[in-house]
Amino acid sequence: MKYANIIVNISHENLDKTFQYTVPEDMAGVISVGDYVTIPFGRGNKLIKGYVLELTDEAACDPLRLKSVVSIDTDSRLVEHKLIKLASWMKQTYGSTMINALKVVLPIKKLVKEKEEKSIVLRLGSDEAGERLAMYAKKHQTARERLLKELISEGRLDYRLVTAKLNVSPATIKAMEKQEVLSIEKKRVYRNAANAGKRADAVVLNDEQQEAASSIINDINSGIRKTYLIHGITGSGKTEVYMEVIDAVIRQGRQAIVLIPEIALTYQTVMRFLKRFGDRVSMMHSRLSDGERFDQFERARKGEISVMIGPRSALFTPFEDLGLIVIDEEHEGSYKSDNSPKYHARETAIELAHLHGASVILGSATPSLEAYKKALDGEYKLFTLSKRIGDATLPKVTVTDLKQELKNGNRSMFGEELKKAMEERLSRGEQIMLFLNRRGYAGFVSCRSCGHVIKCPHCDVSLARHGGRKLMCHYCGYEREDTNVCPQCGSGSIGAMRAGTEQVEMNVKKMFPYASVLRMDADTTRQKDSYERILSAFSNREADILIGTQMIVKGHDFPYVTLMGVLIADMSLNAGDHRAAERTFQLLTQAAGRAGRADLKGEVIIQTYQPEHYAVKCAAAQDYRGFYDREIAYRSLAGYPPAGHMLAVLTESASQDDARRYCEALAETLRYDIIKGRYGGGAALIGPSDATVGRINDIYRKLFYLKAPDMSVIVRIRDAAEKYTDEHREKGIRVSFDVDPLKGY
DNA sequence: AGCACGCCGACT
DNA sequence: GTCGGCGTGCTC
Repeated sequence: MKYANIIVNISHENLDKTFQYTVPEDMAGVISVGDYVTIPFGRGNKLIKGYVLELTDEAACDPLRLKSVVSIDTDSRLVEHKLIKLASWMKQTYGSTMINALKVVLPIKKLVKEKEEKSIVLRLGSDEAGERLAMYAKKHQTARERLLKELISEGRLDYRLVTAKLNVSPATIKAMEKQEVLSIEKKRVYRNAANAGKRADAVVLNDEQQEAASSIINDINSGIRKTYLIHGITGSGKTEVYMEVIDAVIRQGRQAIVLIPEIALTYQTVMRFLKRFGDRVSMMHSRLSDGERFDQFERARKGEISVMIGPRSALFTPFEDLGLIVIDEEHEGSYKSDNSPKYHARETAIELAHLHGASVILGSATPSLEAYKKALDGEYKLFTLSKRIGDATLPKVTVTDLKQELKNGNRSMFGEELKKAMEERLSRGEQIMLFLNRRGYAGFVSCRSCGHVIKCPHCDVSLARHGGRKLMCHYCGYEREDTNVCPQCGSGSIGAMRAGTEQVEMNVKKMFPYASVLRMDADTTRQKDSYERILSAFSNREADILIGTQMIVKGHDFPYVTLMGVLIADMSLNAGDHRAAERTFQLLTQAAGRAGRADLKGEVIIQTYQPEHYAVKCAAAQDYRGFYDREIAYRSLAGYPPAGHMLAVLTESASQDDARRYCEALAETLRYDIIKGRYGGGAALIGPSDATVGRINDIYRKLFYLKAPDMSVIVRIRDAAEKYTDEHREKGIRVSFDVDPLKGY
């Protein structure tokens, strides 16, 4: 007898598990994992839909209790089949529950929500309703009274809200519907995403671009499926190559997914694709509502579109016959998911492409070490684009040693060279960008007399002054009034350290009072659209100087910017994790690529306390290979990815003691088995210790890391750790895993 | 989510 | 005692 483990297609936490059914004889040869099936469910044996997750020959419980699968829905089985296989791979690779993996991959929740947006409407006039209300009160029908009262004041209520917040059960609502007090309305709303534009002709590619494009297209046409890495300097026209290949794939009747980091997903970028492929293109972004997102997926499923552009999550667009996945700016950190399963879109895309028989193109000016290593190892095919289109020349890069400036008595944040260069541009009416390569954590508040720092009462971080007179926690959102008096020593010399962009702005205004300045950071982009507004204002030359963090160096072109100043390049270098040098190199290289694109020659000035550091030196020389060689040597020596693999194990609990005890016990168990050689060679456990931020929102965080040369060892250790946490389940304690983490914890 | 079971207060 | 509403728990 065959059995099928099925996840029920209903969105509710209580149903977050599989149910086992028997497979009828005549279906046994046909049914497969990923199938969409009809099954009887619940006491009334109501027929509902579900997905087959697993097929076994043994029953997990008493076979007499099991019901039988009714039928297989052959309609959408191909796509779902692949996506469920992908979810299973993600569970296997990154460690999460199957349910969580499925939730990422299949829009089940949204499916239900979109199909039935139920609301409750009052059917009585105010007099009648009043009478009815009095009657309920008299009869002590408290739930009905509660609901009716609310209905009288609101007229219409959301069904989910009523059951959740008002605590009125469906039985009660049904009874009231029978009494004709109210009616339940189901509405179905479909929205159209903005799509327009006339098709533009293909552009002429230069020889490097042509070589890459036709080589990939040749492979595709002759049935070869590979992963390609396009290493192209900023402005070398990677997008044109993508479009050329996408065009070829569409001509074959297949579809393509283009992943773009959220931050670069701007109107400009999408317009280029719209112009080339017209209404066959659709886009997704995080601002899209669940309904809109679901509609985009539906259009893909129905074959109405051929290209989907979007961030990480666009990877799960249900295309029937996916032919190509493009990942632009492949090195970006946003391709790694923050919550379980902590999947990386690059690896997941390659797996998905494998399932579809599709090709993958990775593109970057500063490829991740992971991708470049695989390219050098021959696993990916490498193309290098070294020419800028339109004959734009590379900018001149200078490095200023801030230690030297200090010795010369210059204590400001602007070295002599940068100051002079800025004066020059301003007098010529050219634009300047100033880049502070650290996220917008504007100054924390500290006392100059006793050194006391005002911290968040719930997290182990200092509060930051926000806008006017508020102090805020960046982790939990806690807010309090600003203060002029130190709570520790009572002195009045307490104030915000203005290390962020705000201080840069102040200094610039002091130095160049006549220049107009725009600032872009987490503070100024809080309101919606302000991001685009600031960028377009600067693009229209409404300001001379733009000051900002990461956001200003990613993906935007400003033709009149001829000077890019990096104020303190070390800021991202001292982050303390093994990827700090890589991130710094990427940021500096990107920043350098921003200056001087068309006919105006650009200049870049990098200020740093560590001018001899290879990340700074290689970025200044635009020498990717030089950086790669140095960095991979360091990673190999230390066993860091991609030379080896890592696993971060984070234990969280509201009780500090519980967190520590549990984390240590788990670490000890694993360490013991590692010494015994149970997982295979070369594994090492580092820690446990407090996480970098030891407490967030009153939850304590303990941490340890594992390193091993082989991924298979890491996977085995993670499985063992998962088994341990399963067997030693304690409420209030959460353990999570991150394979090859991109950030520290 | 939706259905049934069992508890508890109201009333012939 | 019975009737009917309301919360709770279970669904292979």
